[in-house]
Amino acid sequence: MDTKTKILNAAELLFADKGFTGTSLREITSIAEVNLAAVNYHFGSKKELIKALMKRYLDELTPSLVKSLTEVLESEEEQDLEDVFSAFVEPLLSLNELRENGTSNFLQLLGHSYTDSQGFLRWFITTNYPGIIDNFTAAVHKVYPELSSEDIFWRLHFTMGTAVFTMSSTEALIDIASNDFGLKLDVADVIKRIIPYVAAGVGAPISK
Amino acid sequence: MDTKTKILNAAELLFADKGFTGTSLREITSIAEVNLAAVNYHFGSKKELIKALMKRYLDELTPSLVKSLTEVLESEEEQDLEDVFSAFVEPLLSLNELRENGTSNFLQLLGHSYTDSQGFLRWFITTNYPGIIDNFTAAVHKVYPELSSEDIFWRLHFTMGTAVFTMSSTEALIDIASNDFGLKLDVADVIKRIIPYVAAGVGAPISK
DNA sequence: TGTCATTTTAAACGGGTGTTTGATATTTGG
DNA sequence: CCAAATATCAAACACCCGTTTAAAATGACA
Repeated sequence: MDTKTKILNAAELLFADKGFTGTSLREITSIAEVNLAAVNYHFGSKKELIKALMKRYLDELTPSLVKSLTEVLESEEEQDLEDVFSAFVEPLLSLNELRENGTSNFLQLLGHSYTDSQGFLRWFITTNYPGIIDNFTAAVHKVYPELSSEDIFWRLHFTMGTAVFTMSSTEALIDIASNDFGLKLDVADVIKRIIPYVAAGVGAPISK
Repeated sequence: MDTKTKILNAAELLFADKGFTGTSLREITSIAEVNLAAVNYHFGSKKELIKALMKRYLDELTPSLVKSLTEVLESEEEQDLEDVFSAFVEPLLSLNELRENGTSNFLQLLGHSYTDSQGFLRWFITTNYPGIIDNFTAAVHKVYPELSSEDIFWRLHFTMGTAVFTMSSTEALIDIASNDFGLKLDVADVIKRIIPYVAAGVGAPISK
């Protein structure tokens, strides 16, 4: 495995777990078993490393997400909101085949992108999201025409919040679920529980 | 105003905005206009300062939240999930009377508690939440008896995720809403949009 | 095989971190 | 009013940070 990949893998593990500001390059290069200077040599800076890390997932996710949402959009069959969200779920879960814990790692990284560093979210959305947002908005509009694009915008972000936040604290939650309810859970279980929730949330009646 | 309060106020501002790891004691003491050593003198350590900051809100919020949920529980009138969540909203919004931007500051701090530092969430929940969780579970169970306490547990956390995450990125979202939709929004607006969403989410039909 | 570009390395750089110290003010209570 | 407790202060401590440097190792190719 080449140095760049070793760095990306170690960075993914640590960033997802401890956030961007909470993880040092020395921890990353130590776990990756490469020299400290390698990060700046191969990526330029810590910030660029973070972007490269997100790009590795987005290059995989964006096309399959757009494709999946387009299918919903162009389908002749009648569809509901659970279908729209299942269109999200499959591409997200397929990240697990790409890399171990791919799905939860990506969602945790996404969460840190929002909360760790100011402005990062803006860059992230404006450079990567417009296509996905438009597709999602169109898909929801198709199955729920009364909902304004403004409402859809907000409910999309509530939904992202639910997913991202839940994944960010998955470990703790699975811990608690195990202690208090004697349940053994994994990411797929959690996602299955989320879908009805967010589908109902997005499909909520419009309050005046 | 005494030194302890000056420190707490400055810390609240900075921690909410930039997270715990992203804020230094020097920034805090500089804005608070107190000596750097004052934090360790009055609080012992940075970690203890964070706990004291959360405690300042929780001591205010927990009793009024328990009271509000108990009222829902003991009410003779018929109630729905929006009533249950309104029971949350009023105590939360009343934090705005306690301190400027109290509501969003607290929710942002809560968000950082989840994502910034490992283990902090566990401490937070186990030492502060059991009463609130029990009350919420009972209140939801009252208006939606078919839902298992397991389902309620998950949907409560999805709901917290929605609220906390949304508040953590409120600035960015309000920015985007302003640019893309020409909307001027504040925290109360956002909360009003969240309620139907989470009420519908918690009230979603049970999937087998 | 020898040259040249690429990659890796150890070491240092300047600066920021939380915390501690010991001296100096300030406030409090007999 | 003065001694004792409390609070503030500048300075230093030891450590960790991201980044840069320049030399050493490795690779590709003629």
